[in-house]
Amino acid sequence: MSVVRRRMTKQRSVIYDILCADYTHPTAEVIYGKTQKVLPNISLGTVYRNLNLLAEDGMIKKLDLGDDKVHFDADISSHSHFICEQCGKIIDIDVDTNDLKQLENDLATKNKLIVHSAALVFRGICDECVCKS
Amino acid sequence: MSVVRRRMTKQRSVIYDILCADYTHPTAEVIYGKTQKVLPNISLGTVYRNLNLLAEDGMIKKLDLGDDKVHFDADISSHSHFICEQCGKIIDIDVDTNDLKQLENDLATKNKLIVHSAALVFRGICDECVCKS
DNA sequence: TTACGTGCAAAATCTTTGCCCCTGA
DNA sequence: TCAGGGGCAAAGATTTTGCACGTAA
Repeated sequence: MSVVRRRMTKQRSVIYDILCADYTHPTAEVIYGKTQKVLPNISLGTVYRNLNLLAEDGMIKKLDLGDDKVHFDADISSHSHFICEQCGKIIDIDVDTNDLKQLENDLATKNKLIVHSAALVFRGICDECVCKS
Repeated sequence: MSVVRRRMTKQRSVIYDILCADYTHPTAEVIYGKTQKVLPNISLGTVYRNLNLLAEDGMIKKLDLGDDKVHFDADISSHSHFICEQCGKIIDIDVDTNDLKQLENDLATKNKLIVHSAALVFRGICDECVCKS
């Protein structure tokens, strides 16, 4: 409703910067660890709080990828993910946006509903793990 | 590796039957509630244990849909889901399997990896909630 | 008979929150 | 100045697990 007055604190900007420089889709715990190297006194609660605020403001994305932790991504563009079931690595996938948009439109038309977003998650074995086996 | 010798106990079969008759993609907690009506002494731990065993045996599917609870589905066919952000309802979606298979194949070929599965989750407002507003 | 399964409760995980002091604008 | 923010620890929520007893095959 009303715009929340939000300060850009040291903590929040460090968290954001760290996430922007990290392409591994880290969890809050991992981000906490990295943040501590810059701000030794920061607390885990603060990390969670700020990640949620950043997500709320649309600056980052929360990713639910099927393990029980939430992952975070500073890349807010529309893209899909591939998760390696062996090493756990998460890879960004550029699915042709048109294909997905097409699916969304069909769905909306057929069922008379409104689609806000579509998340596509692939699971399997990544190239590195395939080579190893 | 070796096939685990698994008994079909009263508890497990009741849980399975309940899930087969439920098309709402219930959580463990909800299934627990329904199971208690048949087996009043069953415990939540047993429900979790059996749901995980059934999933392990491929008789049911675990669904990670973005809220923090795991949902279960006795429909193990390949299909997608739509979640209403207003009422929380989960609807099965029959996306054209060919489209998704096509995406999987492209992905596998381009990146030299193996795709085991693809999960597609749409979010938005369902037809009923659209009408209400 | 006997290994697998269950009930119960405690524990483990991940995330949120209350409280009081601190600080950015 | 002073409302939003942080640190800390406790609380919540969901899921797993250890243990002793029960039961299917």
